[in-house]
Amino acid sequence: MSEKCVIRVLTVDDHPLLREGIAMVIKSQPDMELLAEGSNGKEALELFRRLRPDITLMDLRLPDMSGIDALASIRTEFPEARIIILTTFEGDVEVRRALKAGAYSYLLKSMPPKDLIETIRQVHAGKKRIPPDVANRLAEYLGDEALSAREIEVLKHVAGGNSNREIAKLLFISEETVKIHIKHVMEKLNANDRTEAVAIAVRRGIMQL
Amino acid sequence: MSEKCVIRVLTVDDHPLLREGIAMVIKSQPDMELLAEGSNGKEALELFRRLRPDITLMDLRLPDMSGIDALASIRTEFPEARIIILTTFEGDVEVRRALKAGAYSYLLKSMPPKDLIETIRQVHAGKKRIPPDVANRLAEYLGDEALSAREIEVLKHVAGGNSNREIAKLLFISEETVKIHIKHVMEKLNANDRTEAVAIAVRRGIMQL
DNA sequence: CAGCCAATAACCCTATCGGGTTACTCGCCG
DNA sequence: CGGCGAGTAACCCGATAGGGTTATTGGCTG
Repeated sequence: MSEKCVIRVLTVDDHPLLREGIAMVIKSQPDMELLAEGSNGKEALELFRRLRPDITLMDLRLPDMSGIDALASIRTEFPEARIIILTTFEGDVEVRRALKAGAYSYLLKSMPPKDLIETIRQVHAGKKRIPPDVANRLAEYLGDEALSAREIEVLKHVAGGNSNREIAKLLFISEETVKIHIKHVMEKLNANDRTEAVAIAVRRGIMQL
Repeated sequence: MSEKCVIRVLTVDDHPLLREGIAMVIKSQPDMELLAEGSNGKEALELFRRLRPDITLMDLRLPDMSGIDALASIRTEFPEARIIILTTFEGDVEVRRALKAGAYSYLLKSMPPKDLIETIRQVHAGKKRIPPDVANRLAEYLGDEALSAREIEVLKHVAGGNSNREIAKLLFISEETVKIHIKHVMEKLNANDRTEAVAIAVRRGIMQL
């Protein structure tokens, strides 16, 4: 494990302080090298094209686009890209989407640094790794159906304080159809009413406020 | 500005990676010294008692208690304590409570490191500093009345998908009283219905899900 | 100590929500 | 090419939400 197999790392996160911390952790490892740091999705893609890092650490919340979109862009252009999501966010739906988009791991920022370097090594060796706490959260909702795009759209209007009639007008559909969508949302999320549906959707990362 | 006036700093945050980043930034300044790092509220109090730092950087989300409670504990024991809140959270209510509890500044983790050291110097000189983005968010809701403890309690049950009748039973009060509380909450938050009230309360940091 | 505010409670009334049922039309997948 | 799921829509109906009004109590404050 000498100089010939140095792991070249790219970090993408809009928190400079955290990037600094990651940089220190990477630099403390003789077999790892920090190639560059990006602070948004556009930079992420440009830096990846130019540097072709072995490992990319990416936050989900970026100023210009979702980390998942950035992840997907990179993966369509470079299917062999090994990207690790590193975020504070814990909703199961975000995790699922990240993995579906090709992420090799999903780490929380609260995790100890040694787990980070451990995961970087594992992913570099071609393995996918999900830490136990994230895996547990995933398992909690394993059987649940995902909401359709239309259902999420309706739910966002519900969160905005719109009545069924108002939502109907906004979406150019009948009030009855709105009610059906909300009914399905409540069933899928196991919510007692529209309010709990919104609360659960936010908690699970299906929508933001 | 030589060795006789070194600024001694304590950091309290449950994200090791971020603490690492803060440590690097502090160490890069010749006139600053990182005394210790804590990862929860209990440690914060113990470390403060033992070390009496000039400046304490504290996160709001800690594993054992709210950073505001930790802040208040320290400030009642050491009224001269100069504490800077450093967090990702942006709800105006959290900011207000932190300042009321005696915080000297309220910084977001997304801010550039030089602003952090700048603020540490300002606070050490006895000034209070609120960055423009945080100040703007505060100003947005300047005239708004705060929710009472009881109103927040009711609202949390609303977010949990409980009907007015169920909330009444849970809190041993009449359904009419529950309705009045919710009515007041909606007025104070400018919400159209209970669902939007919950959404706004979460957005503004009045409650978590 | 007078007054105000938070919390409590009851009554009435209408709009809205949410449940059950049935049905049509796409587009997709085997 | 037949079925199946998503989106659309209509009807009925009981339960709930939310608006208006009035009133009592207890604690804090000027």
